[in-house]
Amino acid sequence: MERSVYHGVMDRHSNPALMDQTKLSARERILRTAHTLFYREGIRSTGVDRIIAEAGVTKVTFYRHYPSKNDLIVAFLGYRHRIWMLWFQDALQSHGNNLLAIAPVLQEWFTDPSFRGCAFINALGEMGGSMPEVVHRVNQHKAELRKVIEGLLPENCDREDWASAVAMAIDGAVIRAEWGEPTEAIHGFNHLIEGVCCLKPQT
Amino acid sequence: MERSVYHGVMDRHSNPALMDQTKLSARERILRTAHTLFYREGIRSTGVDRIIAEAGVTKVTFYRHYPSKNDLIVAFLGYRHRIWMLWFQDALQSHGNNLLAIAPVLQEWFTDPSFRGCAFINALGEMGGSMPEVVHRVNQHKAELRKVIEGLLPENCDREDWASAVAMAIDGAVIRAEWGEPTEAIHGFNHLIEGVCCLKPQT
DNA sequence: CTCAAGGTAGACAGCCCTGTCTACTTCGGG
DNA sequence: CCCGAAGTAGACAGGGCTGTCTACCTTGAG
Repeated sequence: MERSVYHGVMDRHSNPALMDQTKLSARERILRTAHTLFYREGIRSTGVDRIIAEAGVTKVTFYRHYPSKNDLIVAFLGYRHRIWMLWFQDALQSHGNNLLAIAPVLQEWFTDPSFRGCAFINALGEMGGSMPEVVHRVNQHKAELRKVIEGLLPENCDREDWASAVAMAIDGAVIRAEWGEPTEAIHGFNHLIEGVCCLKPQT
Repeated sequence: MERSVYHGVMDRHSNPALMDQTKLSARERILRTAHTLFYREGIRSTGVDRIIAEAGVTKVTFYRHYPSKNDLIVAFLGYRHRIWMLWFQDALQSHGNNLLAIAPVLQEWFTDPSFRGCAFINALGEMGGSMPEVVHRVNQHKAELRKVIEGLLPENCDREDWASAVAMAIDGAVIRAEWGEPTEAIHGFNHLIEGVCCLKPQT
């Protein structure tokens, strides 16, 4: 199972200096470093100095690409959205691309050593009150996630309604896994999903 | 409906100086002020200076009662747990104290103007990585919540399993309400709950 | 009365944070 | 060849943060 949440982007250099990406542009190195640190340690508690040091760039270069930390936060959410959605859809495909595929995909996510919950939910709790742009990005992300789930549902039911409910169950499971109970999270998710109309898809 | 999430503690002085509690001890004023600010604006972004100013105490008094900000954070979670559980159980009672009571109770919570999500989920995202004590408190809170939900379920089913699933659905709904869709949150919650065994309780 | 507990007012040390600035280097396209 | 884009190194300003300190006041129980 070589697939990773980061689909090959940063799964090979977790804690070491992560500097073997010298061929990447400074802008890209900053963004990826910010992604790693923001996701793992939180946005507010990660100073730009640290990102600058670990990305191996200087302050001038940093501020040339991202005039303020807020710009970097927004870019981080955009980047996270892109790589997570790609990973998610890819993982769904490899499990049959139907409603029953969600549980194993979540399982895979929750048991990844770098799992730290949903970056968007975390960002919402941390910055939602002070950065409306963050709330907007969370909305976009969750809306697209619902669209993907709709595609897994059979046609003979109110897909929009059910996709919305399933997405909520996923968020509940993510929260639960975040405080250290991934097994119970999957278990509970399956319980909730059992009630979804036409569980056994005909497609 | 005079009940509030704060059950009379702080519902009558939202943004004004909230100083008509001069008869309370300094310790209590600090704790309540911290609760208001930590919940509304986040823990990390609320400085002790601000709590000290709004509680109307001095630094010496503050540090006499809470030797460090971390002590106050832990006390905040304990306080939040107590008042929220009391409110929750009271609200359940007034809606019939069965499984069907949860949705209107959540509705009441989500539409409260001061609603900003679950304080424990937010604290987890913000401090979980750096303060294990926070993770522990989240566990305690959610475990007790599950116990309460178990009490709403009929006896002819695996109450522990279902309570766990229902609690997850609640968390999913809370997250959804937090980014501004309380109506959809309740709607989705009801969808998920429909599948719970023996929906119509016999008690 | 006395004294300790708890309160007031506010200066200050030391740290980390964001963001700016000067001065120098490397390199590729016109 | 030359010039501009992008990079390097690191000092520095200004602010907010936690936590300490001195000095004085109030009140109630023994």
